[in-house]
Amino acid sequence: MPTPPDYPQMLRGAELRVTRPRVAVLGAVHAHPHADTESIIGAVREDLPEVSHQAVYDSLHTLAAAGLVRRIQPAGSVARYEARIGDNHHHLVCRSCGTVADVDCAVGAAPCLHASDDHGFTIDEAEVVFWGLCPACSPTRS
Amino acid sequence: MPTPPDYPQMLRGAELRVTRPRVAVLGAVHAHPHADTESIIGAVREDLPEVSHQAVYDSLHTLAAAGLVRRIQPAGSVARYEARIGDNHHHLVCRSCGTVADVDCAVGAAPCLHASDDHGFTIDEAEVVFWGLCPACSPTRS
DNA sequence: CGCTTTTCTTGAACGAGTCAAGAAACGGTA
DNA sequence: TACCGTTTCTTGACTCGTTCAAGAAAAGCG
Repeated sequence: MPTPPDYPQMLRGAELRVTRPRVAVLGAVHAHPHADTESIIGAVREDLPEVSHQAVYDSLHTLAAAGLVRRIQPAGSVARYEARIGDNHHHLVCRSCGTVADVDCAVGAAPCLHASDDHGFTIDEAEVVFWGLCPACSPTRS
Repeated sequence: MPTPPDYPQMLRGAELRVTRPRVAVLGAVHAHPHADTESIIGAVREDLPEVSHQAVYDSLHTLAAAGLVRRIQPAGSVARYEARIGDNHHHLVCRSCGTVADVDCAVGAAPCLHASDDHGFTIDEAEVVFWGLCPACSPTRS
């Protein structure tokens, strides 16, 4: 079994100052994958009841910039965050309720990572979003 | 050479009422691919100076629901619209300036359209976004 | 322990998009 | 062509996720 994540050490490894809000935010993102900012604020306040929403916004931006969390924002949704990073996975998004689920990359390592014509762009990431209806929102047909 | 698009006829074909705002919005989306709502409002007002922003919002929603235009919204961007639909193409987005370019699907018809594990979702679309820097924003290295 | 820099608190502000009520326009029918 | 019911547009207020800004607190170095 893997060792539980050492959030302060992860912050130091990214050359970030270790602050109580950042540790709590990092923990909340690990505990609640795909949570939006408001949910993360709620989770963080279970540990630190006094944190400001701005501290959470700042921490999320900092952690995302450092690569410790990933920010995703499906069209029509608020920002969501996840701690699973660097493994090239993609997302399923429910058009009805907005639920997000992870999917491993379909064709292995880096399938759709090459555009047929890059128009001179320097591409660093390919994001794949599968749109549909989750089991709870699918019309049950008998 | 293809015949120029007959916007009123396209609206009727989708069983939508033909109104001057809708025709102008449809034309603006065709003329300005990937334009955001504000740009579309500006373009529409060249023909109809008095249209309200709400009429443009409503028209865009209606046209998108009817499948005559497609709404795209890369993370961190406002909503953008395009008239190229039904051909399974994807997008290049510049992280710096937000420019959007079209790319044909890399592996032909429907490459990444199948998730490795659909988690019970009913998937109807796979959206691929390539992130990077456009030629204008790329650091020129000599 | 004290100092400098970064981060957090507080509170206001921004802006894309939505909501709601009444006026106008579409298009089927007489 | 005129009428009528329904849809759409105008007007203006409003929501809410997110950002901005100034000063207070705290991280981490010497």
